[in-house]
Amino acid sequence: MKKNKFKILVVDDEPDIIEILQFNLENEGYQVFSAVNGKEALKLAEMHIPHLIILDLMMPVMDGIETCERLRMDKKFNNSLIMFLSARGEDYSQVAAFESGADDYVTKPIKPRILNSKVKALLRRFKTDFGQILSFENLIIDSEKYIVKVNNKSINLPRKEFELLFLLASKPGKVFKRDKIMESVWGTDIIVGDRTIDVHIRKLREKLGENLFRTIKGVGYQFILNE
Amino acid sequence: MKKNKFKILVVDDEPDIIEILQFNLENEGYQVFSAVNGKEALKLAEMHIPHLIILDLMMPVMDGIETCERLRMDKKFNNSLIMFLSARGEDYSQVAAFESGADDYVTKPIKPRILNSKVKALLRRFKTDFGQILSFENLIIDSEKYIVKVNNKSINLPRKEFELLFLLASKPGKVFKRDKIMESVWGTDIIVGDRTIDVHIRKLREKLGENLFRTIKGVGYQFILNE
DNA sequence: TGACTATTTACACATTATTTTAACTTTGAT
DNA sequence: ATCAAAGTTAAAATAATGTGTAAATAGTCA
Repeated sequence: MKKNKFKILVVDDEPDIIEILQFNLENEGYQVFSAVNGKEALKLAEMHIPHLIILDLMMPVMDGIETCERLRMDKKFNNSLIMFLSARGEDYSQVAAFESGADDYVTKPIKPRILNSKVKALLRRFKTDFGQILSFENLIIDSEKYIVKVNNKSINLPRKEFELLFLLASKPGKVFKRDKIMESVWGTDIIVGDRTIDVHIRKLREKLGENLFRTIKGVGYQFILNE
Repeated sequence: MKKNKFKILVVDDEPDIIEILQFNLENEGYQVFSAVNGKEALKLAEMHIPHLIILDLMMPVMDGIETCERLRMDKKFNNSLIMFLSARGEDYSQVAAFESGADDYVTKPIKPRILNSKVKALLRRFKTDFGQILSFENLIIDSEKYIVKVNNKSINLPRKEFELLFLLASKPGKVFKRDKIMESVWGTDIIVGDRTIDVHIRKLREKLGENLFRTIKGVGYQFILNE
């Protein structure tokens, strides 16, 4: 089961750096993968399509610039952000990094707090520009494309249904009270009958499966995963 | 005269800095505006809705952070990038900058080449540049020459139709909400009727094929490839 | 400038998808 | 067992978009 977390791939040949980064980023709630060289990085990137790739500039086998260039050649990674990490502050390498398609460039030594806020800023911008994607085992909710995929089959949901689903799925396990659902999907002005929410839930259950939504009688609804 | 270039607003209380930046950025082909304090900046930003705003951190009257916060409160600037410029490298101010909604942070002294490549990287990632060529399997959109080719036959599209197509095609799959389409094709000032977008979509469908554009009722339109 | 053309927008109405209602049934906590 | 809350269904109401045509506007060139 996956969460609605951003995926970050960290690539560095020094295990210490990887460890620091991994610890930090996981602490911030990201899903982190790591590789020790460019070649391995490409393989992992292929697998996970990370939202952000943090690349060390100097690495054995394949350096950061080349890795970046290769990634940028592949359309799959068009939307992946790339951040360079470098001990060298030389201008030319920074310029080269950006020219190879990087989105950001950070010099070592790493200052965790700063790095975190940079990563956050990058992803924040990314999120608003590309909409948010919630992905679970066999359910993907893509608010940019406005589609829902169940077992890789895309399903078209009308607006209200989509919004309701998106709301519930944004915090799996959380119980949303009826009035809160009302407020955030319908707004405060319009008033609709009591059964409206139920009907929409019904539709969602029909389309996505009965067991995805649990009713908490007298309270509200809950989006549940597995089991 | 350069083409539809990005608009950049430079805000700094030191005229020297403004001059350097302005010279550099104009040299790169951007349209540059400048202000000497936050207050003035807000006014100018309001007028031009810049793609990028470069803010000095420390300024009289209203400092960078406050300016940034105010900008971020206004929906109009949701899509404007904000880059801080600061003599101070202290961690806390950098973190504060990002928290106030900044997208990047650069420390003085300014190195023109690096700054240029950063600016370029930022705009490349987050803004679609009019002046590029989008090419798909049997559709080529050349926004420099204003030409659209379908199966190698070029079609002449009127301006509005072209801009609408270009917008949608700039992110295939992405759903563009009607108000966003309105904003970026028609602008914020002029007001046109509700059916105007539909009519243009229809024209595009007539000329390029029905199945290229998907309607998401209640939301907007989407440019789709195959299927 | 005026006449002509192309483009853009308006409008009224048709068509459709979505949302809500309403009447009825079932469920589950007390 | 009771009864308020939730489930179910189909039909009704509403809202959003599509369409044809006409009007307005902008652009061009003699």
